[in-house]
Amino acid sequence: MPELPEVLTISRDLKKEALGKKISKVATFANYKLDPSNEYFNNYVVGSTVKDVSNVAKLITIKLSSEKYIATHLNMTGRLLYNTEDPYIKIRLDFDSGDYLNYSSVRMFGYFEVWDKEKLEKYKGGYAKTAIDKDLTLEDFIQGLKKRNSLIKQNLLDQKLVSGIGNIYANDALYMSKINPKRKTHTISNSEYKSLFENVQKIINEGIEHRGSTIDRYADLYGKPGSHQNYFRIYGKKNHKCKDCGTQITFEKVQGRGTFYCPTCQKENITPSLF
DNA sequence: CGGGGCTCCTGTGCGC
DNA sequence: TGCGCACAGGAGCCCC
Repeated sequence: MPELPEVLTISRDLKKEALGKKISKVATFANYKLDPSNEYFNNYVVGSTVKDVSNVAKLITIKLSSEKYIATHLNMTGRLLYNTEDPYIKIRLDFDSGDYLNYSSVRMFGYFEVWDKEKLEKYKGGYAKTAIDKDLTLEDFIQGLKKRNSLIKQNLLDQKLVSGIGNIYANDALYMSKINPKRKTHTISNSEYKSLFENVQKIINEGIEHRGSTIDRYADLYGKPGSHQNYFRIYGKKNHKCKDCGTQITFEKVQGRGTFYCPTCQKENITPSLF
């Protein structure tokens, strides 16, 4: 569900709310099983204080005074809710301030677990810098993508190359840069990559400004929707015409993911230009 | 290791 | 109107 803008909206608010607060109680609902165990939560979560809230790619991490980390991936339908309820709460953490944090999940794809530092470091090692990381260079971006012999859209979604981009922002960034989602990565010129790199960052920063995109279930820490869905360039616009050229927008599955593009502006077969 | 395909699960919305 | 079948923001795993 959430891509980087949604993850950052939630993790930044959670840091503001929970930093320094002590967790007094953990409860589960709907027979939800804690991972690794109830005992582990009792030993390392209950009685601990929140030291930091951050993220690794789309994973939200809560550093505890016990030196363990709550690692939660919301995946498609998860939510973190502060002093807020919904019908799908699986885990509730109570703070001694009287405030509480709920973990909610509909499709049960995500998780809310306690990890030690070693496990978190290992996870970090498997993921790339986020698309808006100041240390991510255009060269990193191009080299990572070019070494793959597969479609650009699929690789934009690969969190091991660049992290934080999901299906919505990938569709919009490719449209903005006029790159067909089905082009192979090595057919894309450096100037096209430069444009794509800039537009990926632009679209993610816009998403952050708008506190995320709410299509269906995404809500922020307070249960409120984001507004970036009102600014989509092409995602979800199946029956619309391209704003630039008037062509009917194409919708099809690419590697199993819903994909929107303008067949005129985002040409599939392009002779690589010289640069 | 890269690539493709399948799968986890529930709710919703569309088409027949 | 009602039912059944896609389809959904993600990513891990397995097989070639």
